Amino acid sequence: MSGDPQGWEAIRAEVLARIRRRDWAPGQMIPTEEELAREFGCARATVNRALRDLAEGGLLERRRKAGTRVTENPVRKATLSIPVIRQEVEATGRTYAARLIRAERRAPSEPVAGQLGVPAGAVLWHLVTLHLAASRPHAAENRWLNPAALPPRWTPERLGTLSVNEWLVRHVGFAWGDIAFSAEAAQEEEAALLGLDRGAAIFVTERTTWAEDHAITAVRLAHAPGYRLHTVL
Amino acid sequence: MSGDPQGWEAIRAEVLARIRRRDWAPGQMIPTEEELAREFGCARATVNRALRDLAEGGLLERRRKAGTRVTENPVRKATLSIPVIRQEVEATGRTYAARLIRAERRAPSEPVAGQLGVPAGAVLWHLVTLHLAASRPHAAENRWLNPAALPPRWTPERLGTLSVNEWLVRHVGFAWGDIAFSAEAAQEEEAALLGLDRGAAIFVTERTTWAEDHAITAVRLAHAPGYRLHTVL
DNA sequence: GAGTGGTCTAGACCACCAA
DNA sequence: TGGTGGTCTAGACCACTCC
Repeated sequence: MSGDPQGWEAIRAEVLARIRRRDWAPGQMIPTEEELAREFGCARATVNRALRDLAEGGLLERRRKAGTRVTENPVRKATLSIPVIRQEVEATGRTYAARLIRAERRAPSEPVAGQLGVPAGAVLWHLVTLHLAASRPHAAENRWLNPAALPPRWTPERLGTLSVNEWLVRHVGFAWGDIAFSAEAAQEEEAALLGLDRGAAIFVTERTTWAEDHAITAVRLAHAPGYRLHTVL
Repeated sequence: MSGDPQGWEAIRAEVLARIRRRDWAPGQMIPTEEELAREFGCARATVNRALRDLAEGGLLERRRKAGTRVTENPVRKATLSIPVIRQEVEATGRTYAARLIRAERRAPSEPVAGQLGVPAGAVLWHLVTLHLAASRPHAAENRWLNPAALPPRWTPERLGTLSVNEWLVRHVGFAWGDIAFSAEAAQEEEAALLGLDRGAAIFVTERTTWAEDHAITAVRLAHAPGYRLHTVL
C-alpha cells in the first residue's frame, strides 16, 4: 500500500518536494534545522540527516552560521561503478582472459612521467595487455608501473594468471586516484589488437592511482566498439 | 601540524587502514558496531557513521543480523559531476551561446519511442541545437521532448534565450533519469554542425529523464573533439 | 560575539533476516 | 527468535563564519 517513506527519508522527500514546487526557490535560504525540527516534530539530528543527504546530492548548500540554501544551478551528480574488467566480462556470461602482449622496462614519455610524478628519465615497467571476452578482443590496456610501488625484484612473471590490475588490487591496494573518459581515434597498436581500422572511434579510459605519497600506476584502456558506460541519476 | 582526523573520520581512517593492511581480509566479517564502539571508546552511533560512510563507498557490505563484511571485489565508485553546458563553457572563461537549428513535431523512431515509453506513433517535439563556446561549436544536441510533460500549447518560442535544457530545469524539473557515455563515429548532421569529417571519433552522452510517471525528454549530445569527462576516485 | 551547522553521547526501539 | 544494523531522541559541546 503505502510507499511513503518514514523518518528522515520522509523529511528528505518533503524538502525535495518544496524545492521542486519552488516553495523554496533556487538561491533562497531555507529554515534552520531547529525550525524544521519543530515543524516536523522530530529531533534536530533527524532533520540534519535529511538535509545532509540532500547536500551530498548537490541540491542544498550548507554553511555554519550562514545556514542552508537551495543550490542555484544544481550540478547533477552521477555515481559510476567501475568494475574490474574480469567481472564486467563475466557478468555478461562470457569467459574472460587476459593476454600479456609486451612487458619491458623503459623510461616513459615526458607527459606520462609528469602524470605519475616521477623524475624524467626514471625507468618504469611498461606493460601492454589485451583483455578478451569469449576469445574476442574486449579492451587494449597500456600501463606504466612505478617499481617503487612494487616489491623488490618484481617481474611480470609474478602475475601468474592474474591481470595486472587484479594483481595490484590484491597485493598493493591503493589510496586514491583519478579517472578520465574520452573518445579518440584508435592508435596503431590499439587498432591492431582490437582488430579495428586505424582511426576507428574508441572509448578510452585513463586512470592514475596513488598510494600515500607515490604514484603506483597510470593506465590507458581502449575499449572495443559498442562499449557504453551507463548509470542512473 | 596534525592532519589526523578526529571523531568518526578517525574511526573511518582506522577501519580503512585495517582493510588495507588486510587485518580484515576481503570477504571477512568485522566486529559488530558495539564491539568497535567499546574498542574505540565512543558511542555506537559514531561507529555507525564511520561504517556507513565506508559502505556507501562500496568497501563494506552491511546487513542486519548478518553483520558487516569487507567487500570481496570492491567495485570502485566514482562520482561524476554533470554540469549544465552553459556553466561548463563559462567556467573556462568563454562565452556561451545556443543556436536552435531545427524544431518540429513528429513521431520518433521505434527505439526512441521505447526509450521514452510512449506509444509508437505518438507525436513529439524534435529539437536540434548547437551549443557554442566562444562562437565555436562545442556540442551538437539532438532532443526529443514529450509534450505531455510540457504546459499546454507549448512552442519552442517559449524558450526565449534559454537552451532547452535550461528551460526544462527552470520550469519542469525532474525526478530521475539515466545517462550513458560512449564513443561513436560522427553522424552526418552532427559532423556538419561540429565542423568535422563524417566518421570522426566523438564523445556521446545520452540521457533520458522522467518525472513521476512519464518521460520528459531523451537527448543525445555529441561533443566536439577533445572533450573529457574527468573525476577523482 | 553570536548564530548555525557538525558532531557526539547514552539510551531506546524497530526492521530485518539468518539460524 | 535472537542478534545485528538502522534510526530516533534530547541534550550537549564544538567549529566555523558572518556580522
